[in-house]
Amino acid sequence: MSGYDIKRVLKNLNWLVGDPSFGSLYPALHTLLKDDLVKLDIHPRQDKPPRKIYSITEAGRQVFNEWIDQPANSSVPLKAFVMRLILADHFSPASLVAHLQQRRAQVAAHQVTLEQIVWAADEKTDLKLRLAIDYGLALAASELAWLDSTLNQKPLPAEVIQGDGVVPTI
Amino acid sequence: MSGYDIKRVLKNLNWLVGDPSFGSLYPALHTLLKDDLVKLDIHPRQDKPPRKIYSITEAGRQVFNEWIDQPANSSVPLKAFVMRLILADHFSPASLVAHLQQRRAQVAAHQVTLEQIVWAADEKTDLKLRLAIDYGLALAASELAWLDSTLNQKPLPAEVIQGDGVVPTI
DNA sequence: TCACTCATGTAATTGGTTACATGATTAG
DNA sequence: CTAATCATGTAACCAATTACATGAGTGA
Repeated sequence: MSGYDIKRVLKNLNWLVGDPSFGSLYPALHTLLKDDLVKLDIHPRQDKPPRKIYSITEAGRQVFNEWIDQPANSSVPLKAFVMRLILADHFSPASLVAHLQQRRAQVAAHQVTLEQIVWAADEKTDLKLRLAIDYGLALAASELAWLDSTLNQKPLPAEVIQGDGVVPTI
Repeated sequence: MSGYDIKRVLKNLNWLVGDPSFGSLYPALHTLLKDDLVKLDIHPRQDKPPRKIYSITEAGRQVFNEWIDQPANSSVPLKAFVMRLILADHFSPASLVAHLQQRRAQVAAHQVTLEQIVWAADEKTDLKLRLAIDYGLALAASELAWLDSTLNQKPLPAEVIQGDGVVPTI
């Protein structure tokens, strides 16, 4: 894709993974290019200015796979999980299920932490804080439910694997 | 509280609102002090170094109230909502319910957006993306459920208002 | 006494946004 | 023809982290 394309896709995914500015996107592409993690092809078009299409190189694919396989530690925010979720099988198909299971373990651990806080809380504990913890527990529970139902959709991995890798503009 | 105390509290609230570094926390306190939004009292202790206790000033209280009452636009991330949730009635009691209702409206709007994406999606839409949207919908639904159940706890506002403002170390 | 926590700060660096700059294409 | 979008970039600025620096108290 071109820088502009990437920006558009990310803008549409804004609610999930955020929307970087051109001021960070273009320099990032230049750095990737310098490091040979992406390559640049100029596609000329009749009556239109040429497009600069970036694509990943073998070296980039390797770095990407390392990133994907890296166990996301629990401090990694939610959006990193979603980003990986979307990209997981683009290059490394089998990792999707592993990724979901990893997330499941982390959310479950987090849930336990919150429950311990609730047990430790007494009537002197600030009520707004209890509210916040309750909120955290509600989100954790629903995320676990989603993860479980997704992981139990048996046909899912096979279907997902045949995706063509084209991220549509939603 | 002292800078160190604030850091500890925030560290414990890490899963909700993040944990700033000392390198940002101390300079921030110095700026607040310079702007007269907080004041500094040195509490000497026997056999121990004195503690630097910061507390909010009238001017700070005013700025804080303006921040709390400011309608959080939808781009404000979740953690800002939770931060406000925890602080909402420390100084401006009535704003808690309004804040929850505001959030409810935003999440509901977001849910509609996602549903429209689902309706627009066909079998050609990338399956991982559908997965991500499904995930977003699950979280939105559970957040709405939590907000509704919290808003419908009639005694809640009265109870919350009598909180003493002391945030315990959880 | 040795490591850890308490406690406060500064400096270098990083990673980002906003604003600036440019220019072609397209839809009303 | 004119405004919006396509398309790419740079420079100034800002906010944050990491690393550095210091020093006292506390528990093993």
